[in-house]
Amino acid sequence: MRLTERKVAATLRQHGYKLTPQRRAVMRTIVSSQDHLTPAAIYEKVHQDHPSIGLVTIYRTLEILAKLGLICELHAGDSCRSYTISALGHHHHLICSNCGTVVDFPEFELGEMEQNLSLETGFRIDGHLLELIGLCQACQKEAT
Amino acid sequence: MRLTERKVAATLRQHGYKLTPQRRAVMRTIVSSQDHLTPAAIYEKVHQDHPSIGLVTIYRTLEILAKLGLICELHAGDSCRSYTISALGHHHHLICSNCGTVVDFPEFELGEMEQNLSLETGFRIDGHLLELIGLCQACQKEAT
DNA sequence: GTCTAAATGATAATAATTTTCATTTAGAGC
DNA sequence: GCTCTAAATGAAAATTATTATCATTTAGAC
Repeated sequence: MRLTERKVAATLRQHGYKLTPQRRAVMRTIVSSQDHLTPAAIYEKVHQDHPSIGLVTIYRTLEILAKLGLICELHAGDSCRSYTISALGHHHHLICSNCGTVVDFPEFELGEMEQNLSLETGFRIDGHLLELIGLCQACQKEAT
Repeated sequence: MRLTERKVAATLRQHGYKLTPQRRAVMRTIVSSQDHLTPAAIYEKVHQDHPSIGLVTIYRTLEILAKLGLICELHAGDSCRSYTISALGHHHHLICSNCGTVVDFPEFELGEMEQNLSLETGFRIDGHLLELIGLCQACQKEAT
């Protein structure tokens, strides 16, 4: 399920939400960035095209998009909250503990372990977040 | 390296920090709880024994202990920040997306993948955080 | 176009975290 | 044990992040 504007519009409507220019702008900003953006960062970007948009609208929009599963809220590295496009509930990050760089890395198979764990604990497992913490190359050099 | 009071004292001194009753109380609170505690929760607990301690001191102490690697800061579930004893840099959590319950689960081997990834990306990998998100049994029932 | 519920932006309110600064104290040296 | 000093503390203020309120505007059904 690639995330197109059409899909976003459809999902919003399906759930009784309107498709406003502001929401479209927020979504477009998140989709076009492969990064993990904080509400403030999203606000800054969106604000360039829509100078009248308020930070409050950003927060509200993020909440809705996250609830609908179109974007994913996460708490990576230093930033308490950031958002990125939703990719089937799996997230793999490599985070530099010094500069905060976040690098995504490709799928890693956890399915079997998830099944075992689900049996043991009774949890229904919907997704996962695997964060590896370390030092990126640049920060390793800097540290010497 | 089990975390004893002796070890904490030694590590603090090694780095030029003093061992104050407040720091000891914060540390003891975190060690004796197997949970992940927010600064506010730690404050409340510590406050019972040390009514005069300020929230600011909690924040400061947590920052130092985390920097020294004695405790681990994490951003799990809904809470932006919480702390738990440091266990060799590995953390495995099962988080309920509804009620926020966090369950630790035992070691899972990621060593090989970490090595590969380290070669590919140049990161030096120091630890990891694996969070599985789902619904605990109670919340599954509630949802029906 | 008209209409209405939903969305917006401005402002205020609340909560979380950090800074500042005067006072107190841990622990080194005697 | 007593003295001294740098470090730590607590109180209060300042800053930052987030949420609530409310009058105004607007998307989209008809």
